[in-house]
Amino acid sequence: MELALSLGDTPKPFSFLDNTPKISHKDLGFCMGLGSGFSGRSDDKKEACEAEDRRVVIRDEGERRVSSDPPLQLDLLPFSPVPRSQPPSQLRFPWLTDNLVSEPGSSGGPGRGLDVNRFPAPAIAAEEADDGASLSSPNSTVSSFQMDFCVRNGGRTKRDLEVDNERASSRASDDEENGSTRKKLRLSKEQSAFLEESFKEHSTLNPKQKLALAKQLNLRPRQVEVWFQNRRARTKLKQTEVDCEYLKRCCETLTQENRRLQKELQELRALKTSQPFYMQLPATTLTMCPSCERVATTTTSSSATGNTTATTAPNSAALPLAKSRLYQVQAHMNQAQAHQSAS
DNA sequence: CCCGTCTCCTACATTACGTCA
DNA sequence: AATGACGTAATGTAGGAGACG
Repeated sequence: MELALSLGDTPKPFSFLDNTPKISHKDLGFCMGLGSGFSGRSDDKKEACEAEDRRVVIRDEGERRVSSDPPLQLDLLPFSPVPRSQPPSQLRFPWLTDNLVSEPGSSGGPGRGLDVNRFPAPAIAAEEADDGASLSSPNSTVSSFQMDFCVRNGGRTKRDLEVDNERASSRASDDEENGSTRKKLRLSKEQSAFLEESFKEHSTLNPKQKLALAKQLNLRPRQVEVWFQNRRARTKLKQTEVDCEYLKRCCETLTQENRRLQKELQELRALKTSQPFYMQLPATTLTMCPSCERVATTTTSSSATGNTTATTAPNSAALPLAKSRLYQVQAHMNQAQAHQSAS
């Protein structure tokens, strides 16, 4: 079975331009296509529904802990467009690479060492139970997976990591002992980075993914959930700021344009008063060709020859630039009026 | 088919904690 | 060492959606 992970269009630069201000997995263009075994339900929301469905079955039937679905072996296809700072092999997502590594209790691989915020096993188990995920069977798709942080650690030494881990562990255990209601544990850089990477893949998690991430990072599923909630909120806030900035610039541009047009209008009025002959011209109707958007004048004069209608070019001798500008301005106004009446 | 209830998930607002200048 | 600002983990609440009786 293959999991096709495709990131669609990049998020719209200005979310207010469409009518979907909410940031959703759909906005981010996330879509999962399962090669076989599933039909119809293809996105992660539906996947979540399936997981939920299974949980319901488990709750209701007790003994039937293993769902009818075959064990999933999901592979991340290599065409993921998200740029990575490292090859995929270094950054594996647990729900995509099941059954590839040993259980956390076993002798860990080279990357073993992420033990931040570790909770006693019973606590984790209880947490998982609370989250309604009874997916811990050997066939579960949520088998543990250890992340390889060797590359990610950058310049930090092994000792640094150990210190981090000790600090976090002691804090966690202190909190456990104190039974304090609120415990805030700062996530390690590695944990944050990993969560960030998975957030790039999709901004929402289904229960399976949440559990896998939690296990992977030695966090409680609730913590992973909260992190994604807060991350979505931050993303939205940032987008709002960007939108706001864009609107500001639009406003400034329009204000400038308005000032410029006002100034032009003033100049034209001044010109009009200083050149009274201009007023003696026959009545002129300005029309604009809708296709080519060119302004044409229709002069109506009641001369001795009777009513004549002729399309004329601007009197270039007497009214050079000013008149043509007037046409432009008037055409603009006509256009605006037409637009206004149309809407 | 409709309705009420339950469960889960999410957005959102807020609080509280950790870090840093 | 004390303090305020800031970032963010954690909490509480309301509302929507789906399942179920």
